[in-house]
Parts: sequence; structure tokens; C-alpha cells
Amino acid sequence: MRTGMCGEVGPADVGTKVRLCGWVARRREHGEHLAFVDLRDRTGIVQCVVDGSVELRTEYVVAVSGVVRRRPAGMENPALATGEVEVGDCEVEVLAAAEPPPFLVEDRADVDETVRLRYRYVDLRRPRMQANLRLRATVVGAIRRAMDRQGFCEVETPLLWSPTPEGAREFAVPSRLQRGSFYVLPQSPQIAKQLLMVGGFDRYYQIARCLRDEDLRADRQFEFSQLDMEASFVTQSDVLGFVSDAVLDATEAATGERPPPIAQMTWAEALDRYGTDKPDLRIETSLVDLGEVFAGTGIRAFAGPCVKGLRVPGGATTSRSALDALTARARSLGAKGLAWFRVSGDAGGTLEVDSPLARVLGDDERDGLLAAADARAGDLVLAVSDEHRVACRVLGQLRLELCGKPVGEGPHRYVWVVEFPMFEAIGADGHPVAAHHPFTMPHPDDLDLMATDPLSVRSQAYDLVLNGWELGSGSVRIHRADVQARVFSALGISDEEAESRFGFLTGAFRYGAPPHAGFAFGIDRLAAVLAGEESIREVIAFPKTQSGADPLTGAPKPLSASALAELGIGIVAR
RNA sequence: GGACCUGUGGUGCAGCUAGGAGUGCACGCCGGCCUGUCAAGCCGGAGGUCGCGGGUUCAAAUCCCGUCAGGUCCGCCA
Repeated sequence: MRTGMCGEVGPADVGTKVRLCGWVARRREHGEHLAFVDLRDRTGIVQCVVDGSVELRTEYVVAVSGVVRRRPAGMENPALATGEVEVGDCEVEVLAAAEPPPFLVEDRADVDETVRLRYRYVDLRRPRMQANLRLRATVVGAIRRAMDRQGFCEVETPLLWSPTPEGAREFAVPSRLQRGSFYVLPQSPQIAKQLLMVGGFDRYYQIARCLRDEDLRADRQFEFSQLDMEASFVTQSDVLGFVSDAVLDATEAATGERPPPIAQMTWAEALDRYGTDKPDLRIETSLVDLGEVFAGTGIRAFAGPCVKGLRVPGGATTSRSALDALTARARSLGAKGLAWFRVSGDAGGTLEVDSPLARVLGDDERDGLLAAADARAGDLVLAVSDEHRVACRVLGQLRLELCGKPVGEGPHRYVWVVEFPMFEAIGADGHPVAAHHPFTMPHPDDLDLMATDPLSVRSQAYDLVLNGWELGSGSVRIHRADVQARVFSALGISDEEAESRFGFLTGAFRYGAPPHAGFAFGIDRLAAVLAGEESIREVIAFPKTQSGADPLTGAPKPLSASALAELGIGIVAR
């Protein structure tokens, strides 16, 4: 039906007769003797010249036959990839007429989200969405090749799974054959892939759909895709290597540049230096410890168990009212207050400090503060005194708000965050809460701390972070029944409860479970960052709105009474 | 469950603080003119229950209350 693609016509084709198919992007008519038709397909736009008038409208689907020719001198269009040439002597055949689209099929048309989604098939024609979905496909292809190359076997796992009440809310699917019973859609193939390890598939991966019935965000949809992988007879370091290969290959395939090998930092270091477990390493400045500087201070505001500082480069011009707002922001984040120091310098290079605390600040303290923060003239230095965790988290958040940039901007800075704590807090029942999941292997050095000091137990769990976004997480799993029992015990999960929730997994482990470890990361998030987007909706063909609706199909919708009856479902009014 | 922002011809906005006739801008659409344009140009035209409901007022796009939708975030996401 066609001899080539619109965006690929070039000087090499001059003199060739072509037939191109696509949509009318634009037409410029000059009376009955001359008309220009910009024809668009997925590859781009080419100008077609008709010697006569045309009966065309925007978005008509047409086939154009003509001869490629060099444009007359001075008529080239450098803004167009095909701008050196045009298709001349064109005959146009209308394959399908079209009503005017609800919005222009161009990137610069900034359209309301509902309208875009209601007419997603039009939105998808826009170069941005074409590029994003193709980039996503490139990313997935590179990941598949990397996993295949490393000897991994792609295995599919069920979408209709068994309820295993754990973390995320699950989508339920009623069983027609066993009325009153339900499947659930998997929040991840976690248990299935561990069963595959017991089953001897010692290197498994899958581009897996995961479904979680939790509130939606710019980086969260009900359904999303993960590169899910698991391997037997491997160490944590092996897993980081497998995954690094996949994401670096994907990044190189998508952007043409291969980032450097991915550095590791411990969870404790991430918190201490960046105030978060998902640090954005594109931001140069990081938190500094001011504890020594103010060790013997008389300043009551700095009496807390920990004093942390943050240098804001160029922040000295921040107005008094903005600093007041910043202080209020710090309080709303949980700090007792916020100290600020505007740094200026005279011609001789002496640094001056402007601060409400300037009067009570000793000279040594001032010099120590400036040195610790590495402050220069024109900077702003912020300080919070509190419990270590609070001081770090508050300043870490301010670091993002004052120095951060959109996730898709700038270089791609990956980092592995390792040695996550095994438990994140003591729950209402007096037992610690698992930070990752209950099959995570504790750090071998910390096994004996589980009973005495659970919150200090490190785990063999790790996250992959890209530009401040958590891409995914994984862990070395427990494969020994005695260790698993100790973890269940620490978590306050009784033998009976463990049996009813995870019995089929622990049961499988009795028949020979290899040591294994794995990982999973979000394809949508990776693709969004690599595409320079801030929302994963931009790399998903048919996403849901924040209220979980699909404006195109109208989902979710009520089910007919007969359909409900067949499923044995009754609707209870609120 | 909560906070904030947005909702005005098909699209994007201005108008709202300080109430006075649906006023304006850009794009698109329709018709006409035009033989080298390329976000074509010129001339003319059509198109809006100002998201919805209620209240205040002589008078509401504008002020108040409620509600719906979209977005961002908190909670939630082992």
C-alpha cells in the first residue's frame, strides 16, 4: 500500500516515485493551482505538493503518490527532517475522512488531561506520545536482551492469584465456578518467583504486570510493569550486577549514553547525607554534620542531640519573608525550628554572616559553621537541631524543595542504596514492622540482634534509585526454615498465621530451597525518567486518572444485574 | 480520609482581588481570495447554560456554601 515512510524521505530518494500513507497534518492552499499538504505518519512529516486544489481536511487519512524532488533553492525547511526535499506532482487518494480533532495533533498544544485521555487515540498521534511509547519499547527490548544474555529464562506467572494479605490492597476477582470465593490480581509475582527458584529455574525474569489498589500519583498507577527477576546460588552483589547491566543497557539504548557503573551507598549514609532513602545525586549540595561545631554551644536552639546543616548555593538573596516561610515549612515537616545564615563577603574575602543568631554566635562557631558547610559568599546555610532522623529528613526535604529539579531533567544519576534496616518501626502490637517483606534475609552479622534490638538489624535488602525516584527494590531471601521462623517470631506472626498466609511457600521450602535473591524495578518509572517526563502517564498508552477512571472507555462501570447474579455478587449501598 | 491548584465557544488563556449586558486575545473551524508556502497570508463568518446546584444582591463568570471532574501532594503504596 505504501513504498516508504514520510519521515524517511530524503535527498537519496530524489527522482523516485513514491506512495506514502498517513494523516493530513496541515495544508496550505494557494488557489486552484497549488496546494501544499504536510503528510504525517509515525516517522515524521513530509511536504507534498499538489498542482491544483485539494478537498482535504486536517487528519484525513490519505495515500499520496508522487515523485521525490529537491526543493527549489531557498525553499528548504530546516525545521523539518525531510525539509530538503518534497514530493511533487502528487495525486491524493482519501482513505478515510475525519472530523476536526478535539485538539491539534502537535506537541505544543497543551491540552487538559481529561480531554487527552478521552481522545487518547488522537493524543497518541502526537510526536511526544509516539516518541515516548517507542522509547519505552526500546527500553524493554534492551532489558530483555540484557537478561537473555545473562542466562535468564522468561517465565510467565498467573494474573489470577491467591489472596495473601500483605502490604498493598489487592484487586479481587470473583470466581464464577466457586461462588463466594475470589482470586486476587498480583501486587507482584514475589511468591511465584520464589516458587520458581524451588522449581529449579535458577535465573528467572519477566516483564510483569503488577496491580495494586492504592491511591494514584504521578508515579503510580493501579497497574504497572516491572522487570521482575530472581536467581539462585547468587549473592547480593551478583543481583546488583545483573540489574545494573539491564538498566545501563536500557539507558544507553534510550539516550545513546551509557552512565558510569552504579555506585552503592548504605541506607544509613543516604539518610545522613541526603535525608532520604532515595537520594537525588544530581543535586550537588548535601547535608553536613554540625554536631562538633556546636558541641559546647550556649545557643539553646542547638542543644538537640544532633545538629545538621545544609548549604544552599546562591541562597543569600532569599528574602526575610521567604526565610520565615521556610521556617514554617521546616516546622510543618516536624522540626522544632530552622536556623538560617545568609553568607556575604567583602572585597578582602572575609565572610560575613547575617542571621537572627549572629549575636549569640561565637567567632569559632561562625568559622566552624562556614567551614563545615563549605559556604561561600552568596550562600545560605540552614541548620536544624533535633533527633538525627528528624534533622536529616527535614533538611533533606528542604534540599529537594530549594535545589531540586524535575526528575526527567539533566543527567541520569543511578545509585544503589544497600543495607536497609530489617524493620522500620515498632507497630501498635509491640512487634517491629517489616521494612521490605518477611522473606528478606537479615544481615548475617545482625542475626542475634533480632530479639534484643530489632530496629538496629540490617537486612540484605537494596533499592535502585534514579534521580530521586525509587525505581525498585530487592533482597536476598530467607531459604532456611530456622531463620524464617526467627523472623516470623520477631514480626509477631504466629506459626498458624504463617501457615495460613504463606503456607504454600514455606511448604515448598521443605522440599529443597536453594539460596536465592532477586529484584524488581518499575519499567514505567524508568521509561518516564529516560523520556524526560515527570508522570508515568506519559509513557503509558491508556492510563487512568487520579480517581482511577478511564475517560475513554468510561471504566469503571456498574455491572449488569445478570452479570452480578452469575458471580453471586450483591452490591451493598453505602 | 485530608490539603492545595484548576474548571470561561472545539483548544489554550485573559477577565474574578474591587459584582454592572458573554467582553477580549491566540489557535482551530466554516466561506471567499490567493501559483512556493511550511505555525502560509489577506478578507469575512459561525460558535459559549462561564463544570453543576444552591445562596447573597436591584444585579454574579466575579462574593459565599455545597458538589462533580482534572492535577499536585499527605495518608496509603510489605
